[in-house]
Amino acid sequence: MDAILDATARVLVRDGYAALTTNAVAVAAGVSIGSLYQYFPNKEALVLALRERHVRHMSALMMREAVFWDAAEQGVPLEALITRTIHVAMAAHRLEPALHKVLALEAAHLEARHEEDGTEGVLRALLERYSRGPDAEVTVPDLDVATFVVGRMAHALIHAAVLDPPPGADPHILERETVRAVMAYLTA
Amino acid sequence: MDAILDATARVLVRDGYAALTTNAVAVAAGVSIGSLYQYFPNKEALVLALRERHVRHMSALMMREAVFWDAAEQGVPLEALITRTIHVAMAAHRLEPALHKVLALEAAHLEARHEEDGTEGVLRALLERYSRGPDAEVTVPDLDVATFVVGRMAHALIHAAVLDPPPGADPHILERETVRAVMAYLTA
DNA sequence: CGTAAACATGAGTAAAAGCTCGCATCATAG
DNA sequence: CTATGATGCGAGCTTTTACTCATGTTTACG
Repeated sequence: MDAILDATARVLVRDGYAALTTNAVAVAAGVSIGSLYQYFPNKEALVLALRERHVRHMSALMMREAVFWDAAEQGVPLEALITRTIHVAMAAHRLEPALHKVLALEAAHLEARHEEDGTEGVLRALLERYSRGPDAEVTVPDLDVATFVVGRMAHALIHAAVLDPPPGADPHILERETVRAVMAYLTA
Repeated sequence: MDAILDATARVLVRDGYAALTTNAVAVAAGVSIGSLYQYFPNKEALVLALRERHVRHMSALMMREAVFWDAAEQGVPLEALITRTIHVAMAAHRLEPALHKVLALEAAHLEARHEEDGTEGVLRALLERYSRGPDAEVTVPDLDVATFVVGRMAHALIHAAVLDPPPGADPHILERETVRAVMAYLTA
């Protein structure tokens, strides 16, 4: 069950989505195709289950490291929060980078978008918090638009910085510049 | 030949990449499969040719509208140039939005990245130009990193604003905010 | 016209891959 | 030990689909 998903991930990373056959997965998992089909009704369900598990793993890691989001209620400066959030998000992307890349690149068309579901809600709430009061740090006019812009921008940069960085670039610098980009937009 | 590529695009948009069969393309084009294989050695070459043509179309539109890039040599302010560039890029994405989306989403794995090839070079040169002199507008430290960041950020926002905007959002506002994001980062 | 080269045709082939199903094996209970 | 249900097995069926090729048709040209 979990072993089958592990095997799916291995084959996916090794051979790509085009070469992912149910038989290959069964062999890689050390079980028969018959057993595979006892747990997953078809190939699509298999890949979907793998993706969901992967998203769960990433979310779990982020949530564990990100209790500090409650700190928004206290007087944590925006920059500290953004810095920490982006750091954690990049760490999550580094969990299984190769798998994440393949899923994003070759399995993106399988059903609904997984990303900005819970994410957008949290982001929106944070922006709201930091744009209120006399000493508001977020100066952007439309919060819905800002949520959209920051969400897309941050995700693209995190994804690219971890999975597709320019050759010879320092990861720390990419991380710092990602933070700079988000901060610059929010406080322009 | 061109009719076959048109048919490929139509089938791709209508049915998605998974349902793209050479026979379906031949039928949609009103030719026989035999004829199709006289012009394209195999299915992959067919899709690749379509993608290249699509990229050429977009590039052509951008280049036609973007002679003003030479204006960087004169005293055009950075913001005007960025505004115009992003406007043109969005227009290019609106040429065949559905096709662009399918190609980006379901045919991304077919061979090399197409985007930031010529683009990154041009972008890098522009940043260099605007970061020199006493009245430099670009204040970013590392130009290589900045090229990377701006390239990814702008592309993600342009792509999202045109092909995947939040429901009920004003395109003009999304465009303006994209410009704001890029400008804020470059002149922070 | 005649010839030949280029182009078009579509039934058929062959290989791949998703999935089934009858049988074997094992675990648990009585 | 036997019965019963759950789980595992994998040869092979079936469908799908990329691609071929022998034949027909059009075009170019002297």
